[in-house]
Amino acid sequence: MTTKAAHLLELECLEEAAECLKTIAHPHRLRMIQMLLSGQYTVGELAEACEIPSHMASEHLRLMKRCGLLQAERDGRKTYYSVAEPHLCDLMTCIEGRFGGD
Amino acid sequence: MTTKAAHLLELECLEEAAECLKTIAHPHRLRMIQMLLSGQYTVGELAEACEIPSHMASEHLRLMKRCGLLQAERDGRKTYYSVAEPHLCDLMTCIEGRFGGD
DNA sequence: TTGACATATCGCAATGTCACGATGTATGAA
DNA sequence: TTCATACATCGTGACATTGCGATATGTCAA
Repeated sequence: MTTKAAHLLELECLEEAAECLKTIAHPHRLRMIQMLLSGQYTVGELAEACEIPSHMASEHLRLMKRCGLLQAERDGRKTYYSVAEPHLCDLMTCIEGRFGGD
Repeated sequence: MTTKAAHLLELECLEEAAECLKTIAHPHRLRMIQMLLSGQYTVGELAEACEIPSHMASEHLRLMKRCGLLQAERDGRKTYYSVAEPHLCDLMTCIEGRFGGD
């Protein structure tokens, strides 16, 4: 009957996807991701760009690192974050196409 | 393209994008979107596919309609929902590419 | 060592989201 | 009309998220 359903993702996958999207769905986190797609930045740099205190940026970055979107590398007192999930680039392109170009 | 690849979206746009992503970031809603990308369905059909009561499906659909992702068309007692935002297809392709293959 | 800096974590209150039952509103059939 | 169907909305309690101050950890320089 519902042969269209053949290509549907399992609910389990959708839950994982929803978890990831929920993590991305925040203006400051989107801004951070946009910056990190062009290179690595420190917590302080990302915080300044978002105009939020660094300890809040740190918390956002922790959440995105937890679900595999970002990775962190420590260098002395500074922590450099960078993109760990290559699909983030495509996803951001989609978002920019919808909310930036029209 | 002529514009710089690293150009950032305004925070205002990012807030709108985050709002939209937050709406999508739910397993049942993702399932509904996946179905609706292949045609229109009634509230009852979508509810059955998600194995949830129809009044909960109705609520999910209302939220997605509110932010312009879906549209509704009434036919007698039934309400057919369909995709209103063409970018949803690209977005879903991204999600399937990330979460469908692993 | 002390002190400043960069980042991380804790605790809490405000807010938001979710599922759920109950109720409301149309529509069509009997 | 009465009734069942299909959908929409309301109210509530449980739970998660957010922002923010306070605090903790780790690093470097003097």
